[in-house]
Amino acid sequence: MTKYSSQSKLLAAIDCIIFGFDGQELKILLIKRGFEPKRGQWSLMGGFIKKNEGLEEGAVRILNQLTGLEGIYLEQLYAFGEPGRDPIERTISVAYFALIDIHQYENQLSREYHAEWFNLTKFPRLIFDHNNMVEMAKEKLRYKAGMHPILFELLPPKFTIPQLQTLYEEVYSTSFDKRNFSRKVLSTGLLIKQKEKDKINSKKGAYYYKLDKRNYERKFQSFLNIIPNSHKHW
Amino acid sequence: MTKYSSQSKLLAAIDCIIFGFDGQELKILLIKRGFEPKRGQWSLMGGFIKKNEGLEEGAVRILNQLTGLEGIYLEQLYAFGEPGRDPIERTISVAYFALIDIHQYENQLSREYHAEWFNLTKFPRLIFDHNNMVEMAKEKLRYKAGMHPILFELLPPKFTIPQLQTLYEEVYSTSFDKRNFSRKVLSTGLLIKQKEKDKINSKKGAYYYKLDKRNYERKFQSFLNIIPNSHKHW
DNA sequence: AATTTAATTGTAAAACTAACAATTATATTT
DNA sequence: AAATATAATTGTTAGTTTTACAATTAAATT
Repeated sequence: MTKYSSQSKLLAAIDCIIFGFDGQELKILLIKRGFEPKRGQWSLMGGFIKKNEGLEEGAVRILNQLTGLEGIYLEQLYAFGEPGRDPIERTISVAYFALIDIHQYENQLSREYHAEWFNLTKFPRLIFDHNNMVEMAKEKLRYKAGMHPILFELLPPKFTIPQLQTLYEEVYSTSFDKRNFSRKVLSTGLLIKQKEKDKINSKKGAYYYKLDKRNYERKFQSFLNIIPNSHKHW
Repeated sequence: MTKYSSQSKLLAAIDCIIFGFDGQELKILLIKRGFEPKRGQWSLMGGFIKKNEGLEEGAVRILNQLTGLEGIYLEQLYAFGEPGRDPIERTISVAYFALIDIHQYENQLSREYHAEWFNLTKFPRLIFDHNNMVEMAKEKLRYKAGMHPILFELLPPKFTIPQLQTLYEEVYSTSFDKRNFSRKVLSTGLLIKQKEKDKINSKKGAYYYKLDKRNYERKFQSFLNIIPNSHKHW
């Protein structure tokens, strides 16, 4: 069988926007680019798709290579393909975004690639169109997190309601009423109360909760409406 | 500056899932593929990205070339890149979905490509992973249409409430209460009542409405909640 | 024992959603 | 001209959800 010989070929890359939460702040993971062009400048995790590799497969590989991370939440964001986006060669980049609990993977982060966490509200200028990618990822995170329980991916297996609220408040850059927030998240039926308390962050201590895995899968697609209407500024 | 010489290149294509509404049924536009492989089999509108062309730009071009359509709603759906998805050569396809009012563009459809409208519930087996693409597009259409007013793109500039309801019922394969539906869509403030009636579809005639363009842009991102919770089966 | 800090719990008004049927306008038929 | 048929239009009420708002509790520290 003959090939599509008259068509022009190009490179396909993956870039990953990795969101992390440390209990206080929402952050993104950036690296200092290790090769030309723009060597030494801040960049998203990225790499080229290999000959016999699917897109998601490539994203998983790159994430693992550069950070050591495995088995984490990953979702396709968007395909970026403006002709001039990489000045060296025509490259289409498919962006993925990932969510992780920073502490859980703290030691696992490969040191060799100089990966660093940055606060989402003040991080450096990135190469190419990566700032644009981050912007889009932030929007999608906000959009999705208001309706589907994805933010749990940013927390440890056991977490408290106040921790959960802090996370939501970080993501939406606002603050919610404690009573209403707690009622809402408990009414989803996604949380299982534990017997132990977190005694680190307060004197009284806050009960730990775990995700109810069964309900989580089942209810993932239902709409949760966590964010009060008055806070939806988009 | 040296190129990324060690990386393998591949082809980039665009495929378009074109949804249309004729006042009764929700349909998709398919063509008989005009070149090998799989010549003569049903396929989505598609083509390869050119050397100096962006992704959306390519989608617009391909849509125009194969159908004559211009200025229609277009949105990126997903990037498909499994290694074997095109048996001839490694090709990544970025899928877009489009929404049009079938009657408005009836005569504009290029005859030469044998484009045909198919009912969304019974259309032929498609080449490659195109059936998968359509499935994903249907899901996204349902997801988005429940919250954002995109279905208006499938209607003529003047339409009636019963027509709008028929469209929603087609998209969700269900039926809604007339009184509640009309109250909901009117309460969005997106519709402007016209003085004329549509006298074709009923004896009494139904008032025409137009989209309020100003409000449409402003409220596009707000959540409309058109679909009653009891109808959300996903 | 008093103080401090943060977690936990409750209530009532307002807004929204959903279930349900009668009336109206017009063309067609008798 | 009256009766009939068809589909559009309109309203009410009960139930549910959302929001605004403050007092109480548990534990460590002083």
